[in-house]
Amino acid sequence: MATKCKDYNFLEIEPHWQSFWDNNHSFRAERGTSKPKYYVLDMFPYPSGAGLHIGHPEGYTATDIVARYKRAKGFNVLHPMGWDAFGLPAEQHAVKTGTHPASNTQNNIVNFKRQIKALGFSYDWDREIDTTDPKYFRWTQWIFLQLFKRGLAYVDERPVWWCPELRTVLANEEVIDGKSEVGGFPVERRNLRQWVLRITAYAERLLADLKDVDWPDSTKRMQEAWIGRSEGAEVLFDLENRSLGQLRIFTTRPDTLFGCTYMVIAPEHPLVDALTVPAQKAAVEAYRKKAAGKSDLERTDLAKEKSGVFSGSYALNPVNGARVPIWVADYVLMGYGTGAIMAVPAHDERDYEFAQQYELPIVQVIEAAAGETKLPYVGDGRVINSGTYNGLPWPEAKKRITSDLATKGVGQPTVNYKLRDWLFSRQRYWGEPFPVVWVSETDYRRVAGRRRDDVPGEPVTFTSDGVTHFALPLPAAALPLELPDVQSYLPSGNGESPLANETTWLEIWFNAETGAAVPASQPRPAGEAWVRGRRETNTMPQWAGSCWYYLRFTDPSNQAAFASPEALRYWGVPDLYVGGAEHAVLHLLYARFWHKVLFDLGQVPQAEPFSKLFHQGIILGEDGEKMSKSRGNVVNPDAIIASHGTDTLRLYLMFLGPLEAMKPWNPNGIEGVHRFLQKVWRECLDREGAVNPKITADPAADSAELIRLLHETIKKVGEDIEGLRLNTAISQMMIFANALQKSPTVSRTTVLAFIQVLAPFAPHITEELWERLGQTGSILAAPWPQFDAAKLVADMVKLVFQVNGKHRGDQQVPVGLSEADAVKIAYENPKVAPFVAGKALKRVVYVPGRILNIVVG
RNA sequence: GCCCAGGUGGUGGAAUUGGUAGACACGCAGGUCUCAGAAGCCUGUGCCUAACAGCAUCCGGGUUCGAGUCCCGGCUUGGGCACCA
Repeated sequence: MATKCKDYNFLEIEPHWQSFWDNNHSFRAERGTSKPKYYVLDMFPYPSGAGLHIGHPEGYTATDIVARYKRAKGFNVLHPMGWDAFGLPAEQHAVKTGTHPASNTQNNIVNFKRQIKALGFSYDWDREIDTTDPKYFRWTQWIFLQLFKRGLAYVDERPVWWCPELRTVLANEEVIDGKSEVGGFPVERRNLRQWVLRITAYAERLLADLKDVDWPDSTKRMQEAWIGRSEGAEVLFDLENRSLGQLRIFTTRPDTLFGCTYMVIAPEHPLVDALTVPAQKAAVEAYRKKAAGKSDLERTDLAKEKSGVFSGSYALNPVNGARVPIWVADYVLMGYGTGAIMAVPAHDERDYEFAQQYELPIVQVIEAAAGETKLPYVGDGRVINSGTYNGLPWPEAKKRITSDLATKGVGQPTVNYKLRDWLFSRQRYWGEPFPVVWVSETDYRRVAGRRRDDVPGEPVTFTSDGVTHFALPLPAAALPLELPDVQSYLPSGNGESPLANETTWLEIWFNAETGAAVPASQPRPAGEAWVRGRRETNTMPQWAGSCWYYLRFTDPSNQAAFASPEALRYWGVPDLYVGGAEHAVLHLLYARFWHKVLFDLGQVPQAEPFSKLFHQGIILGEDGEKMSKSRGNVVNPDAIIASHGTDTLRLYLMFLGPLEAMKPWNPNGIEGVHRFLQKVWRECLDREGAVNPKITADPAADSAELIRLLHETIKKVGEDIEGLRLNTAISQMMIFANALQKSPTVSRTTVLAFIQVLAPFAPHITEELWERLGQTGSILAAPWPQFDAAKLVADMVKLVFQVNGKHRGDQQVPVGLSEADAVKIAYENPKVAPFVAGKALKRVVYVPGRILNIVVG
């Protein structure tokens, strides 16, 4: 039932249709249908206390238009929404107020949901998910257990930001210029026990499979760069002091081995002490201390100035036996390759700079083709000063030298990646607890055997104070492992999360077979399977929940699995995934990694999670700056909905410019699209709200031109939605509305078809008009109008005349005009004639229906 | 420093494979309706011209009958990476 309002009262119309959709579950994805599926997904938001930002509805409107269009095209559409609700702000709020982060999070979700619903998006709210819901994170923990048993999770000491004043670990974004964001206290790097996921084991596939996905090139390139594959060789250099063995280095340029004039090892390299001669001991120690004091940031910040110190030792070049000095310098990183390099200053900028500074020799071994002599030279060329390899193009020399080294057993081809293993733990309360209990080695040996399928081949351990602890997973049946209520959300102070203070939760008797637990303060229950354990106090990072949520949407309430095989087979992965480019690397890489692990386990049928990806651009403030509270240029969607309605807001967000572009918010333009909707309303209904008398049942009421324009509009809007060119689709509808206004009469079918193509963009007003124009039932049920290609062709076309490439006029001409006739018409055209009169015709370029260029001399 | 994407009227932006630059809007000006206003409607609106012409897509070259679009060099804005050997 439509409303009864006389004029375009969006404040009445919009809530009316929103509750209509709600009550009818209009957007519920169907089950057991023979329709083809279409899965369109938004990156789900973190429900912040600030509420919805204008950037959220931008992407959501685009996907909503696609979802509504695809439904009209006969697809069974899955268009879900949920909450990435673990996160730091809720925890900080809890620390401040003492209230449980869950309650704050739920309040924020309620607010977010209200705002999103007010925008009229066609989400299937029956499938809403929340990453903090134990029914959800049960499966996040379950997937972690799969990684764990495959040996893809381990524990290691890793440097994290530590603030001594706040006695807590800080995230990168909480550290600003070496100070804590809160309070401005100094922070330092401290090694703490961390869970790490072995994403590097998937580096090659994460790189290779990028070719199979339809993603923006820039995003693919970013991931490629992040993975950072490079091919080269590891080479063994004998040490002059034979008792020390050999030094292993990685190089991408084995062809420049003859140009190696010194070696560099990282200050953290295990051989530093052994290689340092007594005379250099003090200098090396001082240097190493200085390097350790620098944060990563400082180390890179000070990149302009190279520094290092001579160890006093020498290595022997395997290709020519040359004696090469070994330096210690922090421009070589322990974390990449072998932490040691051969320096070839003639052909590497960093080595060149270092050699200049410490007056080390420089030997050129690649000759530029075109007499280029400036060093360092990193371009193409042939090998010189390299014995029997002289004269070879360098890629050829690289192959030969690498294989010759391999033959002699002093080298092998190697591939290295910049990608590091993923630091997967946080010293926080508000995250998924790890379903792991630490037990003694004896207990582990005793019980792990009965859980052979659940534990990795190599036990996960860590050692502290001389005691080695062994990680025993909870059985899957014991999940979820929920967060205990805590007295205080303040960090424990020793680098562990607030969970470390919850003794009854933490220190337990653990039944290794059932996962049952009782506090360790109580007597040990009877039975073989009970062991003394301590729970893991770390929690998972926010990425965990977002790594697989798109799978849960296919079957969100399943209790027996993260999703059923049938749901995964039918819905598969999203056909379209839309979200900000700020997630180009981390979220999208982590999710791909988890997906591939699940694929290897036979849990999902596809190797890639997001076949087609699109990034919406950022909407800037009116002043062209990023929107921020402090600048006071934030646009609140609620205010626009109140003043102009959500149909106007949706339309305007799309009309602002290309979806992918970064664009400033322009408050004036919103009137334009609002007027357009009012015009559409007026063309359909008169001042009393009755059908506009110009609309008749007679198909002949439409001019040929209006019919042609209608079909052009149906075609263009459909194509533009498919290509996410929503701004030009709206332009086309405006053109049609202008023509509609100028038509003295129009057929009802034409108006209805137009209302239908507008419906995905402005769903409320079109529902209203659909019914007011006499249709029964929702416009949602109407199939997308077909355009008739025959209606698109005109008999006459405008032909543009050029003389010597300059525009000199145009004229309507019949379609299929011959070149000779076209030239004749042009010569007779009064605008063209003066420019060709009395001149010799040299050439004619004729593009029928488009252009005629007459070249005269 | 390296990689990527942009730069078009007063403004947001349009322009198949190279084929009318400025669609559609905003703004502005004039008109119409009105007692008056608002809304709506009509006309105009890149620059320079009285007009014809001329000049115009960041700048400079080039290819072409024809370049916003292709090539070379530069400037500039935004994003990413940053001693990864």
